[in-house]
Amino acid sequence: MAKYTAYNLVRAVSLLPRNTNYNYVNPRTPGLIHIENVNLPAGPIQIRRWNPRKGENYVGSSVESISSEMIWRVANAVNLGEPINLDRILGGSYNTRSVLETLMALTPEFYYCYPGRIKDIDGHSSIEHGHKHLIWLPDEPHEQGVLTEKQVPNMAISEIPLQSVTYDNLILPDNMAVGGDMNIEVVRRHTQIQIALYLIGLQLGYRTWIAQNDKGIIYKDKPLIEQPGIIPALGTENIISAFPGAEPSARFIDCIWFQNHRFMPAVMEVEHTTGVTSGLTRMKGLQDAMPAFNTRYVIVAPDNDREKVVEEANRQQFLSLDARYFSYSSVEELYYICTHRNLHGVTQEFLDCYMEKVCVN
DNA sequence: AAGCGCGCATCAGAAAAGCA
DNA sequence: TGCTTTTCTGATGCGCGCTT
Repeated sequence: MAKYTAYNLVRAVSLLPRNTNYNYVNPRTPGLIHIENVNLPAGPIQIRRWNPRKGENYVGSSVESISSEMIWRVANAVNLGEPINLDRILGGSYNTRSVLETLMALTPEFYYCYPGRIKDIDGHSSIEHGHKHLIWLPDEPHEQGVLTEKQVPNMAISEIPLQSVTYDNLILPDNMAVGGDMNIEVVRRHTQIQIALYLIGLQLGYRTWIAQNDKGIIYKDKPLIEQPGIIPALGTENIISAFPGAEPSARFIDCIWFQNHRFMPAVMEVEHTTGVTSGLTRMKGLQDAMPAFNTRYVIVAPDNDREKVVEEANRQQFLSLDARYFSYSSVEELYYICTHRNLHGVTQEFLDCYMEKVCVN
């Protein structure tokens, strides 16, 4: 399913009529909102607001901004049919959060709703009247520019997060390539995902190859190369050594899982801000060296880069890979299950649930 | 059963703090 | 220094227990 992005949100707001003063979602709020300017593709959005009850008017109001960063934070939290509460997403922050909430609710794909709130006190569970939420229902759009409530009588929100992922401390060696767009925090994120993949593999009973130049990363006070389940040298893997020319190609691939000494469940490239082409090219190099060997070629990338992955993976020269897309959120979901549920007995079909096929052939 | 009023949650927006 | 983000504040109105 396509990921909702700031681009979608800002585009939808840009289509709202500008010649109107809008009310807030909560009818008790007396203020009025006017859209001044919408910057495509991802904001910011400029608005004015004033309170007629205090004698204010359009002319006396000043232009305020809904930042692009704020829009992204909200857009990232949008999932089909799942109510979201902006105060929670934004931690009660941002002055204009109620304005953004209102603008979203005015667009045809968003409804406001009041799902029940699950209350758990000392083991006693009940459902209370809930807070205001927005719900994304793109398949049943309402009238443009009209705040519309969706009745959700059977829906209740558990306010305990379903999952949250924490990472142990990482120390990156000084010699790791840092340059261009790859600032230290970007590299750290890339490495977190790589380590999550390794730990998933460990839980599933796979041995993991980590790219040659990433072996020096310190995890839990030890370099990766010394961690259990990490393959020290590719030459000893008989799957790889059986194919002349495979080893040099495999050496710089971010992450490869090996099962027993007969299977290779996945070859994965983590693509963080760098284009996905380099990863596909590296994997293509490996495939060319061992064309008959059955495995999954997987691009691991942020949720918002899905479109880019689909586009690149479908280019003629990469079609033979039949590449999969493994989103960061899917990695973290699987990592969460692995670390909290002692997951085992995993089948190939189960892995396919997380690694989406993106090629059209 | 209806009315009253205290306490509390919610809400938008002001104020303060952070940041480049 | 000016914009963004976080924290605080005051207004509003509802829930619920108490009184009539």
